[in-house]
Amino acid sequence: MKKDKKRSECPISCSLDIFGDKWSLLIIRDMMFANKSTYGDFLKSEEKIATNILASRLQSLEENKLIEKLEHPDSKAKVLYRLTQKSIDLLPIIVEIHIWAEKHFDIPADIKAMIKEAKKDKDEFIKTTTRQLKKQITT
Amino acid sequence: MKKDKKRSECPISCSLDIFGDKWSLLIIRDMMFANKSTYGDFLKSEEKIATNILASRLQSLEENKLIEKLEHPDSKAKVLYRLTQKSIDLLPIIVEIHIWAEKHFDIPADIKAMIKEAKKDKDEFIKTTTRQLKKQITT
DNA sequence: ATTTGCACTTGCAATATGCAAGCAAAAATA
DNA sequence: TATTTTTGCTTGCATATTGCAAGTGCAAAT
Repeated sequence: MKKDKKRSECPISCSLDIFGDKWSLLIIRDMMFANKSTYGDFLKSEEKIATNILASRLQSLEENKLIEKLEHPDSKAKVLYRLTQKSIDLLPIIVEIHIWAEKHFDIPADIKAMIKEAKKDKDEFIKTTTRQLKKQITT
Repeated sequence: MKKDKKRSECPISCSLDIFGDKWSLLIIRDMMFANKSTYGDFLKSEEKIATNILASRLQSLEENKLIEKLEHPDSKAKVLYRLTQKSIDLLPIIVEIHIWAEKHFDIPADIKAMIKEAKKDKDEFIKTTTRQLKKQITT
């Protein structure tokens, strides 16, 4: 994997240089909302990422400090991937994508319910969820 | 250009299927904040998109109803691209990306100032900006 | 009548993605 | 202790996407 050079100083462009692809945010989503934390967990996701792509995305996310690679407490064969403050800060973006998608697509009922909750008091939802996610990185 | 099939029903995945690439949101950005509206305008952007990629992205954005292709009032040689309600609805996402980027990167001072304004009263900023963008599509 | 501007298209090389198989270390099982 | 399974990758190869340079066709300006 090559480190892309920044295309410009634009904040949107710089952000897309990091997570502007079809897979990175899905891995973050899995870590945020589905409590996934291992290579095997991510492989099991509905979208069926290829093994080499997963490996390359994990590496790029780590290089960009969106995830950390740690020893798994259960076993040395496993690797534990963990969110960072930087990736937890992506939550507002991810919430807004949900809200946009809910307006313009058909969304499964359970997720729709969660989005409805989030919309009721966006700031509160983000605060609460952020606090929960932070717990995992401060222990 | 092939129409990708949805990878899953997940709202994040569906959204990324549409704008999860390095260029689509930059075109939207140019239309939202730099008043760009023609093929030539987009080519002039700092990030230097290749001509064929620009053509393919414009086609995909049009297929996904994020932009509309119209006759240019000035000349038949030109084409006017215009935002839709669906793409104007992306504004909250784009604002949150700005805010995230401002926290984690060095950003040019002028853009930083705009982000500061947006953060002061996010809802108001989005409302005002949305109203301005809508003006362009209702006339 | 000729040149310029605009919106693309085409050809081709480089890069990224997708799929299937393989592999080493650790853990579980016999 | 020996064998099998699990886990987290890597490798090889086909296909798709991207990037670059050049070219094309129509409209407008000179």
